[in-house]
Amino acid sequence: MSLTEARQSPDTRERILDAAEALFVEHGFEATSMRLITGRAGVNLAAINYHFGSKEALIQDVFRRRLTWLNEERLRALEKFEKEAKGAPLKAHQIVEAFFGVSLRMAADTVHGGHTFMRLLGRTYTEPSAFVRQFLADEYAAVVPRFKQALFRALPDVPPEEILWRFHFMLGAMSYAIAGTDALQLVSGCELDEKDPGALARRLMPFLLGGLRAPLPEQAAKPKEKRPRRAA
Amino acid sequence: MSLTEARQSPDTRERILDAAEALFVEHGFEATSMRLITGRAGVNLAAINYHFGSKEALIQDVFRRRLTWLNEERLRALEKFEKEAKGAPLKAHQIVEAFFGVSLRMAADTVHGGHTFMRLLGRTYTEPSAFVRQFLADEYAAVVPRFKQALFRALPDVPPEEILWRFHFMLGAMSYAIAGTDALQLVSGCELDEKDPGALARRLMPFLLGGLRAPLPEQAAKPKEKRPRRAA
DNA sequence: GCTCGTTTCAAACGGTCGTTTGAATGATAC
DNA sequence: GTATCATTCAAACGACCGTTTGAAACGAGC
Repeated sequence: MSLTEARQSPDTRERILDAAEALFVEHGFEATSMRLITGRAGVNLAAINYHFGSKEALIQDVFRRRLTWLNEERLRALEKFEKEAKGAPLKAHQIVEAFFGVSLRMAADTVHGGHTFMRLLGRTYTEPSAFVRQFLADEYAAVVPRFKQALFRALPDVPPEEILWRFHFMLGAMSYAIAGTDALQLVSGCELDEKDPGALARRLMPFLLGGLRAPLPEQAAKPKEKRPRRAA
Repeated sequence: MSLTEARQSPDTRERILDAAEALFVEHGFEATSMRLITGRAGVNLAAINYHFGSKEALIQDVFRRRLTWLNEERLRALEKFEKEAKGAPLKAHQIVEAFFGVSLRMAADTVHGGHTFMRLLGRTYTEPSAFVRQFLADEYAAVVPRFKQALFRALPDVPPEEILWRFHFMLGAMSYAIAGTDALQLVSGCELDEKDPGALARRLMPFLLGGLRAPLPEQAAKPKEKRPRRAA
């Protein structure tokens, strides 16, 4: 244990993380008790406090395990496009692809837990708990400014404030599409096609780009412009 | 009390509903204890069980108080357009206006609690709790099919399945824009302009319509069509 | 005055929560 | 073998949960 780098208790930690991730999606943070988690994971109740320290720390580790990689992947995708562009502004669809495409690909992974995690993540954007919000803000601190700046360059005619709003709208559309998959299907009255997870990306990306490039609102932006125009 | 139709205990019920509504937005359902609610409302702990029966029933009444009216208002707006159209299909922007415009107007009301409620509602779409989901499904049962059918008629060239997805995306974009107002602004790094609640509607409506009318995804729909086309 | 139904109140109920404890267990090094 | 360390375990801790209770307070009708 001291000499080898391999984790001791090879399963326990991961089993707890897997069980917690799934249960958080099913019931939310508050309604998921540690006894429920350890019960599903098949480990002792005290194992959570032993391996993670507290329930809050467990929640953060559930996110960290996948979110760090996700955000790195988003940056890698963005930088690949930037390298290809050789200093020229990116296309809007490339930026959207780098941010949301990576997310949607993770959400399409139903075998390694990516789908479960993305549902949890989408739900957590509206999570009221203060420490979760702070944690998410820290995790996104490195990636959001990069994408903001890329969008500002890609859409020089659109007021930056408007771009931020639309980025916000896009995030909401995607999060709901992933997280609310069973909540709103009750409203829609059918299951749509959940079998093919890749279908979501094919359907969502055009919607996002259509919204991002929609005509500007009339009263917003500089008043010198009278008629709405295409944003990009 | 038995003769007059006026409610007894004129404040207590409403004070509890107001306090609960605000606290549910701040902390979520599970994390909001009845002692917290009654404490803020300035009433006795037992008042909730006396007036509502249980915490679950209180949650439902918090929604019913405003949601019933909201959905009726949505239907009224839709029927007004339908009357004007005299049997012709509505325009997509009218349907979007009837559904989302009414919601956004309620969300712009910061003095009578409409804003608070819409934040709560948006958050609750992703609420995992089973009874809340069932309750929402019941409340929306009368209104969703009407809007679905109106959209199908308005966009005859778009596959119905695609319309449902985009309706779902629009709902997500709006809910996040309202509910996540402080959650994601931390990510965005600024407060945007929260002073003017009407600004949200002016910014969101073009985005929604842009998404709804975006070109269709390539592989979706009937395969006889090769190139993507405008949806409306 | 008294009565009766509604509403409020302080106190307690059993249960579950997250966390801690101290002893058992297991594997490695000597 | 013994010593040492990380890990697991059953049991308990105090705190808080939603709910119930029975008495007190209130107000309208007579």
